[in-house]
Parts: sequence; C-alpha cells; structure tokens
Amino acid sequence: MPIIEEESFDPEINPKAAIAVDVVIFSVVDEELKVLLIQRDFWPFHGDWTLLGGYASPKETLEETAKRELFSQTGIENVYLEQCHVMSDPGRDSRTRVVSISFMAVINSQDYQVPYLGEKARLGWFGYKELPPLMFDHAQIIQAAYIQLRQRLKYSNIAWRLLSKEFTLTELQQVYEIISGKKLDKRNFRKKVLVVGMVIPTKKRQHNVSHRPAELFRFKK
Amino acid sequence: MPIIEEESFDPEINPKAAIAVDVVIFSVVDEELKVLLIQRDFWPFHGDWTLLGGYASPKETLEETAKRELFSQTGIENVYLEQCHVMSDPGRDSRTRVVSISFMAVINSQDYQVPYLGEKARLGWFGYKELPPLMFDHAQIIQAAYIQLRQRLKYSNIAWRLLSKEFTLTELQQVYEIISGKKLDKRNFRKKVLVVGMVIPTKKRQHNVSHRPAELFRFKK
DNA sequence: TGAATAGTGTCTTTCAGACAATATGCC
DNA sequence: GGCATATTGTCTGAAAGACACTATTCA
Repeated sequence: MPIIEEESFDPEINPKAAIAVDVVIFSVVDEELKVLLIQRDFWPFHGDWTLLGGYASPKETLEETAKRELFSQTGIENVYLEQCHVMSDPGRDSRTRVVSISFMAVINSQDYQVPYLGEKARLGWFGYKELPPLMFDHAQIIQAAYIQLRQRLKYSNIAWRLLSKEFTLTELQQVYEIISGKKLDKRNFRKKVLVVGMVIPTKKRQHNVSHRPAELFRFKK
Repeated sequence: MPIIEEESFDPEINPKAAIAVDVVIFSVVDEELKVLLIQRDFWPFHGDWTLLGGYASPKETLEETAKRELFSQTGIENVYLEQCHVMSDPGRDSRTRVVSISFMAVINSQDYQVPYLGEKARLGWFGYKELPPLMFDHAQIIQAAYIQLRQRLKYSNIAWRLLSKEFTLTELQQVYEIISGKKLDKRNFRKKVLVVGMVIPTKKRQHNVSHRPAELFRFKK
C-alpha cells in the first residue's frame, strides 16, 4: 500500500467529456449588427440554423479548433478570436455530456461577400435581434458574446475590424451607434476620435457619391 | 445510404477530454493580496502547492464542480464564482488531454481563519507576487484571474466580498489600494464612494482602538 | 439651385486630481 | 497633553455633453 496516494482521477466518477467550440461571428451588414449562422445539413436538427463550430481535436488548442472550423465552414481566416463563456449544463445536449467553449470575433463583411461564403455552405447573416430559433443554448452564447463585444467597443480598438482600411468618420460613428444602440452627437464623436488619436486622416476622399464626398481615415497603428 | 448525413462526431478524430476546474481564491490578508493554494498529498507533484480544483463530474455544471471541490478542500462555501480563462494547450498535462476551466472568487479571509482551513488540508495564503513554483499553467491562470479582478474592482461592487459587513472607509480604501497597486488620495476616495452611493453610514463606530474611532459603513443593496 | 451629406466651435456641466488643517478618542 | 487616526472642502484642469449653422459635391 503506497504511502502517497495517486491523484483521484477515476474515469467512473470523472468521465471525459466531448468538447465543442462555438464561434460567434459579428459584423455590421446593411446598417445592422448581424451574426453569421450556418444551416445544418446533417442529423440531428437538420435544416436548423446554428453557430459555427465543431468538436475539439486532441493536438490543438481550442483557439486553433475554432479557427480551423471557421475556415472549413466559411473560408474566413486570419480573424482575431476572443474567448467567451463556457457552457456546461449537463443537460444541454441530451445525447452526451458536451462542454461548449465559445469564441467571439468581428469581421468586415465586405471582405467576405455572401456569394463567396455561399460556396462553402448555406450561411446567412441574421440581425442580432432577429435570430431564428437556435438549438441548445446558442441564443445565450450569442447574448454573452454581444455583451463582451459592447465592452470591447468601449475599452478597445476593436471597431477597426468591422471597417475597411479606409473609412469615413460617419461610417465609424455608425458602427459605434449600431453596436451600442445609442445615437451619438456627430461633433462630439469626431472631436473625441481625433483627440484620442484613434484615427488619422489620409487626405483622400470618397468617390462616386452624389453629395459632398467625405474624407477617408485610417486607424492608427 | 441516407440522404441526410449524421453529424461528424468521430470519437477517433474528436476524442473526449478530461475537464479540470481550477479555482483562484483571492483575499486580502495582512494588507496584501493573496491567493489560496493547497499542497498536494498525492502523486504526481506530491508536496507541490497548487490551485484548488478537481475534475468535472457528469451531472453538474462546472460552476457546481468548482463549488463542490472548493468546499471539500477548504470548507469555503457560498462564494460568488466567475469564469476566467480556458486553458487548452494539448501539452499542458503530459498524461492526457486536459482542458482546464478556471474560476475566480474573492472572499473575506476573516470568515475563514487558517485554523479552520487547516482542518481540511494543508492550505496556505501566498502573496500574489510571491507565489511558489506552480505546476502546469497555473501561474498564467492566476495572472489572468488577477487581471479580471482588477477589472471588476473598477467597474463593479466586488470589493464588498473582501470586507466584513461593516467596515471603515479606510479599510475600503486599503482594499482598492492593494488590488490596484496605487496609493489613493483619502479625501478624493471618500468623496467618490459617498457620491456614487456605493456605501452608506451606519452611525456605529469602531471599538477598542487607541485613537479616534472611525465610523462604520455598509455597502448599499 | 436643390438635394444630400460633410464639416466645424462654444458653452456648460461633470468628474478627477492635487492639496493640508482640524477633530476626536484613548492613554 | 501627546499620540494616532478620522474627518472635512476648495481649486484646477480635463473630459463629456448639449447644441446649429455653413460648406461642398453632384445631379
């Protein structure tokens, strides 16, 4: 009988669990905050819309899992992912114990037009407030990711990921208004982003607009 | 041959993983921010100090796992836990794939004196800046939890969990100074917590102090 | 010249930070 | 009275918020 016990890992008491990764991709499309969903073409829940994602493989971190699944399902790559909430209710998937780790990303939807996305699978952008019925706890996952996105908007530079390299201050303001859900004063907004040095002018202007063209800006650094 | 494929969950490609829960308990002890660690009395890493925690059981959420392990290892209960970072490096535990979900909590160390804690196991408070060598990625986990704690201190009421029901404003200020690592101006601090209505006076005063006794306050709501 | 959007400045209020003298209870 | 800590207010500068008119391009 050993003096030193072995660690109390008993596969009967602590069985392993399946690890799912769910990815919430946000973008601003048609002046609305939208979430990218995929339509399942396999059993169960065939035909339902669901978050992107998949199951973890043993030789990769979960961030890598998320990127791999995201690329294979949509062609989207080089995104910045952030961990969100872990879902672990034992009944969340009735088939077996599945722990879900969710990730959040924002992309510029211009870079990934629907035709291109459409090559890969049946994908669709859904307004954050007009989501279809979602399986499991995916609605909660999106909710938690949205809260995190709003935090990031306040305290970080994340907005640049939603826009093209060059953009007008009005476009930037719209991103802030759409995500925060509040109207902002144009003069105060422009003053602020310029004072904090978040953006710098390019001297270039918009083309092909039927009104006074706006100056284009870039994000700093 | 079915028209509708089955979901691509292949136990060969996506084997299940062990799920570990790690709990970072913070408290202010002797005017220092400290972390509660437990000394392992089993193989491997026998004798090393490590975070509290254990392996997930199938019929509980990971929050419940964390609470159960915390109680069985320390007697601490009724704590508020927050999810922190998920660690999933495939090599983090060389024995098998273990995904760790960490949780963070703050407690009032007065409520759990060392003698009481000592009944349960070899537990110890370690200064956040004087941690012993820790196995796996536990140092990183603590680091991430600390960053989250500082966030919460700024934008939430979490400080009340570190103090007794009634406390002096000097004690509250010390909590803020210790966690943020910055000296604060006494007058500005008191003005602020009173103006924002974070605390309310009780009309009671300290006893048994050899100087002018301070008024005791409570947190609001 | 009309339509559409770009671009711009001042005033007020609020919040953060610097700063030091008096008050009280205990011994 | 001496010691130790509690308690208190003003001034300044920075940032946030309210608010409306002129400028430019195109059709």
